[in-house]
Amino acid sequence: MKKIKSKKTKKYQYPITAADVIIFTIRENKLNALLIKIKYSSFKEKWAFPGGRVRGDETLDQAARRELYEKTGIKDVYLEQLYSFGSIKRDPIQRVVSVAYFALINSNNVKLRTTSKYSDIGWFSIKEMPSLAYDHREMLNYALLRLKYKLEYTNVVYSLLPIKFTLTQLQKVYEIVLQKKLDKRNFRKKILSLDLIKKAGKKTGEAHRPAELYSFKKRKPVIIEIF
Amino acid sequence: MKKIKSKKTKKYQYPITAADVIIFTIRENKLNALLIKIKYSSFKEKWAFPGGRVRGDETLDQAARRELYEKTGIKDVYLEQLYSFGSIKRDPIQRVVSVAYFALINSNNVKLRTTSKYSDIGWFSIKEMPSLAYDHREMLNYALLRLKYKLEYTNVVYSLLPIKFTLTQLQKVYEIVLQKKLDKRNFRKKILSLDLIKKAGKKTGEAHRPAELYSFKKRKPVIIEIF
DNA sequence: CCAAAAGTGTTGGGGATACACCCATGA
DNA sequence: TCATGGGTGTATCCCCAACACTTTTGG
Repeated sequence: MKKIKSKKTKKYQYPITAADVIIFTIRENKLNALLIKIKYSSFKEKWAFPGGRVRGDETLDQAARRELYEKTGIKDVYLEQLYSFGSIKRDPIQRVVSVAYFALINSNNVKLRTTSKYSDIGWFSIKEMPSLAYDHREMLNYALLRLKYKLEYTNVVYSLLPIKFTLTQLQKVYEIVLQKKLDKRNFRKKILSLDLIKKAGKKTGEAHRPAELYSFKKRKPVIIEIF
Repeated sequence: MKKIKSKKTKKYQYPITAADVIIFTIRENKLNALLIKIKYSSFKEKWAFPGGRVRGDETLDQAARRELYEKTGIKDVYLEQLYSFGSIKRDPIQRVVSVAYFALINSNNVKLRTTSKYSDIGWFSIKEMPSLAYDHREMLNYALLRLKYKLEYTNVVYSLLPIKFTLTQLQKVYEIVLQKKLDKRNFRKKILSLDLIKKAGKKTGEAHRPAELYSFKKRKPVIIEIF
């Protein structure tokens, strides 16, 4: 008795819609992402990006922001739709199309929250990710690529930094995300010529020359290089 | 008797998933897109991009390719996922999340087909689009932007051209999509330096010097400029 | 006065831009 | 021979890359 056409037969199940969010932040000079540990389902006890079903009364963006808020308590951050994943067996139990998002946050004052749905939650360095549930490894790779490109032609890096920061800090973030060393003088020349940041005091109290602090003129996404 | 929680109450309807495809081609030196005319639903007699519900046994890409094939008979073309649209009221009748794709085709030998679902089908210049159903105007704007960028850093333009083409033809396509004049000498230098195309004979039979024909070395997507 | 990070200037090369004339063919 | 589009070379400019030393502070 195989392949009976009933509502339970996977083959004929129309997809449901979910939203997953890859939340990036910088911690200890590394790019990190937030993972939750699944308590139920076939991926029990595996790590995954937070996500859930899109409700009838919320848009895709709202669903992603809700996930973000539930896990971090953060509301106003950079959030971008990444890609929609729709392989048939990506969830072996039911047919799920997942709209993936990524967010960039500064995690300094973030207290993580979990719900009874998950057995754990935590930050993981990109370089030391556990094996991930579903196709979340693929999502991550795609997000990392997109993030690199975005940093090259937008100002979204502001989302990863505190309001005030030094040029060295800024350069560090670029180096961490792009995964390459940058020349200090050239980096500064480039950044300052873009007219995106302004001086915001001095950082004192360290055993060396005090650094100039800067802040972004606009903390809204701006595209830098116009074609 | 308002707001009864039943399956018919829109407020509580989980989204269904659809795929829409914006099929681009060049006709008469203009960028065109394929539209179908809706026969049923609230957008009756309005033009829209072809699309439909994603079935349980197909991926998102497959759903998009199916639409493309049903309308044009074409199978192997450049197809790229654009964005997923999920406003709550984008379809006033039911909650639909639509995954938008765009395709680039050469429409020379394409015979359009329609089904009983639609009352008409046809090519429309980007500049002379009728008012579109749903949020399809927004989709189009987004696709146009993406297409411009893609042409700048990939070889996907091959999809819009016949196998053999002249450099002037190639330049025209760029000018049409980017909506700006390009310098002939600089364009040729740039293109030839990229080593993407090879000579493929001469175009004869016209009342002027015969043009060199070229063809792409690889008719597969390649990213040109590496960051 | 020393350690440690901040900050700054100059040069060379390569790619983009701007620009005008000759070439090959069919009619 | 002429009209038509095909095809090419050069000078300039600007941006990027490469590179090393001085400055300011706390300890």
